Amino acid sequence: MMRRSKKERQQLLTATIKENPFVTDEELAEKFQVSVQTIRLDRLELSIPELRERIKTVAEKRFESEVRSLPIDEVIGEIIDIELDQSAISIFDVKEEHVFKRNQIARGHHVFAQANSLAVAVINDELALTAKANLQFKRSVKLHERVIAKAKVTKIDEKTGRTFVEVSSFVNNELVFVGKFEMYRSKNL
Amino acid sequence: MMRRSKKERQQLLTATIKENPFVTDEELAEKFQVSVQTIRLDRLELSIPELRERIKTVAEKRFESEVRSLPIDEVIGEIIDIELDQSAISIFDVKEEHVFKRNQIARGHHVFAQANSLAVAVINDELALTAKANLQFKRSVKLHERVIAKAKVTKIDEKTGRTFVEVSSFVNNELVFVGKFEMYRSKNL
DNA sequence: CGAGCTCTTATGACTAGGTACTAAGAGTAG
DNA sequence: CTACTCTTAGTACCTAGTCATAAGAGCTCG
Repeated sequence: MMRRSKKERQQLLTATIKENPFVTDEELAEKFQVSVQTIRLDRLELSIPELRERIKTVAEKRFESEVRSLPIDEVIGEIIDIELDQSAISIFDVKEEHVFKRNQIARGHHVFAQANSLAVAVINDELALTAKANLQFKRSVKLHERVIAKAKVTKIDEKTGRTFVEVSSFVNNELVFVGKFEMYRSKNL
Repeated sequence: MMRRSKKERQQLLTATIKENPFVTDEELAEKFQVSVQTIRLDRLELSIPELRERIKTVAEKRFESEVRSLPIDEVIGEIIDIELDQSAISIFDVKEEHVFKRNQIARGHHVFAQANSLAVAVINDELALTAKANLQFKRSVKLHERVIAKAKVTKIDEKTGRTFVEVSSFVNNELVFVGKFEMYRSKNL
C-alpha cells in the first residue's frame, strides 16, 4: 500500500478498524507505511480507542446480547402465569431487534413465536410439538409495545393426546393476534 | 468469602470465570482471599487462559456469530431464487440454536419464520405484513437438516392487494411443512 | 530567505495484566 | 525428621498501549 495524505489515511484507518477491530497499531503502521506513532496520533485525533478496549467492547456487546437471546432458546416472552394443561400467560416486550427497520412493525414470526412457545409450554408433557396452526394477525404490533399472550387449552383428545390451544395476544387490552394450535404430545394421558 | 480448600476453590474459580470472563486475577484473589499468585497457579493447573485471551475469544465468537445472526434480522434462511410476486426459494440449515436441547427437534417457530419471511420477501412491495396464516407441521425437522422452502403466490386481490402465498418446506424432498399465508401489502397494485 | 506551520517520527517514562521462573515458608503425612 | 503439597513472594520480561517532549522535514506566507 502506497503512502497517502493524512486525510485519506485517516479515512481508511477508520474503515479498516471498523471492519476488523482486532488489528494492532503495528499492523496498521505496516499497512499504511507510516510509523506506529503516526497511527497513534491518528487514533487520538479520530478518538478510536486502543485494541484492547475495542476488543473488550465487542466482547461486552456479545455478552449483553447473549443474555437477551438466551431465553429465545427456551420460551419467547416471559411466562408470568401457568396452569399446566389449562392456561398460561406470557409477556413479550417488542425491542429494536424484533421490528422491521423501515416501519418499526414487529415481524410476524416474533408474535407467532411468543404464542407458539406458550402453546408448547402450557402442555404438561416432555415433548410437545406444533402440528397445525391457524393464525390471524389482527393489527400490527409496534416497537416498544408489550404483548400479553394468553393461552387456553380448549380440548385434549383422550385417545391421541392431541391438544388444542388457543392463544390470544393483546397490546393494551387490544387484540392483536389470535392463534389456534393443534399440538402433538409424546405421551398419551 | 471464607477460605476454602484448593479443590473447592478451583471449582468455584472455573465457575466464576465461566460466568464472568471479564474478571481479573486480582479480583479473583480478593474474592477467594488468596494471593494473586495462587490464582495464577490455579489457572495454570486448570488451563484457563488469561483475562485478555478470554475477552478476545468472547469477542471473536461474537464476530463469527455476527455474520450468522445478521441475516436473521432480515430474512430467516438464505434466499436462493426469487421472482417478485410469483415465487421464491430459500434454504435454512438447522443448527444447535434452533432445536430443543432435549430431542434435537427444531422449534416450530423457526420453520415458521423461514416460511413467513419468505412470504414477506416474495411480495413486491415495501410493506408486507402477515394477516392470516394456516400452518401444518407435517413432520418434525431435526438438527443439521436443511430445509428448503418454496413460496408460490397463488392469488393477488386486485382491489385490496391482499396476496395469498403458499409455502411448502422440504427436507430431502420430503414435505415437512405447509403454510398458507394471507399477506397485507401497503400499496395497491 | 527565513519564520511559522503541519505532519511525522523518535524517545523515554509509565501502565495493566499478565507469563515464566526461582525461592522460601507453613502445614501435613509417612 | 524428612518429603511433599500448597501458598506466597519476588524478579525479569512481554504486549499493546498512554502521555509528554523533542526534533526534523516539507510547505507556505510575508
